[in-house]
Amino acid sequence: MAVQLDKVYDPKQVESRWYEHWLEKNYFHADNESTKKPYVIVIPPPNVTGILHLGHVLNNTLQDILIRHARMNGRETLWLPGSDHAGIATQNVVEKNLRKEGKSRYDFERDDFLKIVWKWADKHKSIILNQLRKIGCSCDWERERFTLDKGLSRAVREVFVHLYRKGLIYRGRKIINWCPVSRTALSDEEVIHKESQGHLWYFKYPLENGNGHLTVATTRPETMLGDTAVAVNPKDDRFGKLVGKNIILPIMDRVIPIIADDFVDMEFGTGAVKVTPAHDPNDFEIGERHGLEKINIMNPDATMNAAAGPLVEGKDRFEARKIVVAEMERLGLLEKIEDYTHSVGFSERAGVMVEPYLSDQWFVKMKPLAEPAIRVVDEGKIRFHPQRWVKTYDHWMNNIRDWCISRQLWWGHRVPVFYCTKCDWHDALVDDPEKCPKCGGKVYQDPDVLDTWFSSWLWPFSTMGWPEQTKDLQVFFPTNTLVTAPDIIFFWVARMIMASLEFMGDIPFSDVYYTGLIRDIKGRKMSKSLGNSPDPLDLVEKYGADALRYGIMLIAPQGQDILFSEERLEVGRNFMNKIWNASRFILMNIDNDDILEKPFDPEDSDLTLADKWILLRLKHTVAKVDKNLKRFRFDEVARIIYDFVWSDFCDWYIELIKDRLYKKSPEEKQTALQVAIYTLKNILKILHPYAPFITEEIYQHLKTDSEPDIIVSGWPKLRYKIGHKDTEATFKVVQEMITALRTARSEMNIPPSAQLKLVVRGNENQLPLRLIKDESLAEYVKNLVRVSEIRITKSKDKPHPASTIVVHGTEFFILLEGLIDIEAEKQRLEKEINRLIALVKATQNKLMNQKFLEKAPKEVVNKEKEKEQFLRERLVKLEANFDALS
RNA sequence: GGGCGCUUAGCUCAGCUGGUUCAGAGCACCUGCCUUACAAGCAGGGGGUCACAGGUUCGAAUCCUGUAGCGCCCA
Repeated sequence: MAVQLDKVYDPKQVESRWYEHWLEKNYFHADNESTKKPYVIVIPPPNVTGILHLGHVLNNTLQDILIRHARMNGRETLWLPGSDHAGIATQNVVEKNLRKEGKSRYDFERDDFLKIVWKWADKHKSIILNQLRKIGCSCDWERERFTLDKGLSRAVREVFVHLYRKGLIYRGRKIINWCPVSRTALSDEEVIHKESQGHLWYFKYPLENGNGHLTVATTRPETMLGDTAVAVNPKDDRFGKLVGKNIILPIMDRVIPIIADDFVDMEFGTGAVKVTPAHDPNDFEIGERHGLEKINIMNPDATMNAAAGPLVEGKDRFEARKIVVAEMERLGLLEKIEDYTHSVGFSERAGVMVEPYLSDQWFVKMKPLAEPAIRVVDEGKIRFHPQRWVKTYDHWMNNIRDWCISRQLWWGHRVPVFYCTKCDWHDALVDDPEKCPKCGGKVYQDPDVLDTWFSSWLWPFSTMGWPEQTKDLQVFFPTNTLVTAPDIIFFWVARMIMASLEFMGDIPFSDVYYTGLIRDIKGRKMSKSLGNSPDPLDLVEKYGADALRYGIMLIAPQGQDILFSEERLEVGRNFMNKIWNASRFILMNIDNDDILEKPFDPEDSDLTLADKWILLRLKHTVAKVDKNLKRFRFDEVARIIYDFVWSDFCDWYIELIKDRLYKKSPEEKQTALQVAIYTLKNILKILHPYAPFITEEIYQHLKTDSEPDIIVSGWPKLRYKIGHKDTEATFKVVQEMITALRTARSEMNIPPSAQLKLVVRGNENQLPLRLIKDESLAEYVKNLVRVSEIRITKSKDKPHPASTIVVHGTEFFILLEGLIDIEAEKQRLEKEINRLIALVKATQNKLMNQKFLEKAPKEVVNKEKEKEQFLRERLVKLEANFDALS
């Protein structure tokens, strides 16, 4: 019986209901005993720092589309969800909250502090995972993982020990990036370089022998307190004599040598540079080469220590800078100050200037891991979409540097290295030792934790149980597709490839899809401080999850940033409402549910031109959707479906069948309805990955009891052969006739309510005339243009008064008694005539071009000739009619 | 400094392999409609020297080179 839907689609009543249903039916769960071919995605685990933002909506919608599409295609799909402990970020947030209460982590025992972080992490983990459910993600929740889970922690330890034994993990005393706020080392990737407006200070350093001084330039005056040499380029004639002499370092009164080193840039400053091996990575290298002393003048919080001297001890680095400059000026050793723009590193998370800092850290030797990883991408075993990211990847991989993995934090995986309190024994171990295996003394564990990415890089296999040889690994690894943002190509993608090759002996995934970055409509990055980052749940509330998903897909081109604004979601919402109402219309017209049970075979039915046309359009639309999904063109797919549904199905097909539904015989009505239902069901299926909720809701009204829910229904594979090769072109002519008549109506200011009388003149070899002779097609014209009567004439005389339209050679006269507006008609004709003259001229020019005729392919030339004739015929007719008016 | 990308209608963007009345869509705008699915809608309309300059070609928004502007990444 006819189902009544609400006039406006209300997602709230629908979404949570179906999500529950899918969960109950266990559709999201992947069975590792299944014989179906698997399709697997592991989620890029969101940080438990906060809540999801629009980037996550984009990213996870894409994954859900891939998963749902694969599921409908009969694959055993696994979308493995989880979250990331995000060491620095999470600890930072928690410490920030503590600071509001006037506390720091050092007010707690390590374990007590960790309890607070766990509480935060658990809370946000559940918020985030719930958000994913709200937007419809069909993750296998039974397999949810967290990077600090027992199994994953075990994997981290195995990996550490393995690499340690292999000599790929080592402890080293090097200059690393130090974040004074988090008081931890950072990897190179966690430092963001920004151009900063600074100064270049020129300091005079007196020579030991009293014969004047040498001027050095520096951007960081405070570090001079740790200078242990002055260096010049050996090729620099200006300083040749001075090399080997000594300088007395001002303020510190330390005697330091003048050395020669190739690294020194003769163009920079005076050509002589101060060397501070403990506070600059380049100076460190120079120091190594020349055996210089490395004097650390800073505390971990970036205040100056005793080695910096009494003048600045205990002062912050920036204050120390002022003091040093003032002191140098007082001593008469400040030569000048210049403005200077240079690149300064900031901590990604804390946002403060990082300090190049000498300390003992754990490193991974990357070169040996990188080599095979470069190969699998270059050989195309792993494909990047868009492909250009391969270049970025290669560049980074070929210039890879050792990875600093230790962090002086508490939140994370503890470095699994143990030391003896009594002897010099130490080792990396998978299981905690009880006592020193060498002397039996007490042991303690390294207090540092590991970089979060040191667990994330194992994610594709640690989540499936590695190091155990699990069934899941056997069945679901390697995974298929990774969807991620390009800003973590080094942090994560590259490292996952390295880790998988090293530990699994296989690639982690075969395709990587890089999303764009979501920005606001002005192109600015989304940020909390700008207030331009909407909460996805608010958007779901306002527009519905389907509209949000679909809307974002529509505005997210491959490989480009996405400019987001709420208005742009309205397209999505309107589209959902359109589908809803088209469905509502069809359901309204079903007065007997038997029609839903009756099988429908396009090849074996009595179809009209319009029926064949929409079914062919449907078939082609599905083909285009398939093709573009394969190419990861998600925006294109959204557009293809949109155009088909709105323009073809709603604007034309549904309008055309109204007459059959209302007025014709039950048989005619039945066929029209069957075609409409068939088309709609397939529309719902191809739209399901994009808009899972509304499609399931509507589909339930259309499917038979024996048919499965849409989420597990078969993806359309349309193979029917109907019509002939010109079916679509023929229908297009019908559309052209109708549109041309409508345009004329409108331009002639004919009231919409007025029923027109039409006279048609043409000959039998013109398609429009033949079509209009077909009663059912004439009926289309009557209904869609509001024509009450169509008469075909052979008379040479044009009816008077009338407006003229020419479609493919056939003349259509709209009789205008009472409605005539000669001026409007003249203007209308003149406009069209001018347009045609221009077109004819352009075509003629081409055809008069001898070279074109010689060199262009025959089909193109013929087409051009046909075009010319066709345009000319039309022009002649319109001109004759124009003349008849005056 | 090196690499990558972008520049098409007022705005946001399509336009794949050079050729269909190739210059399109959505939003915004204008006109007219509450036509028994939908005013979150229907019908119609105006609007662009495809950043600029060269080149290849019978033919360029599309391919090549250069220039400018914007953005991102790396050093």
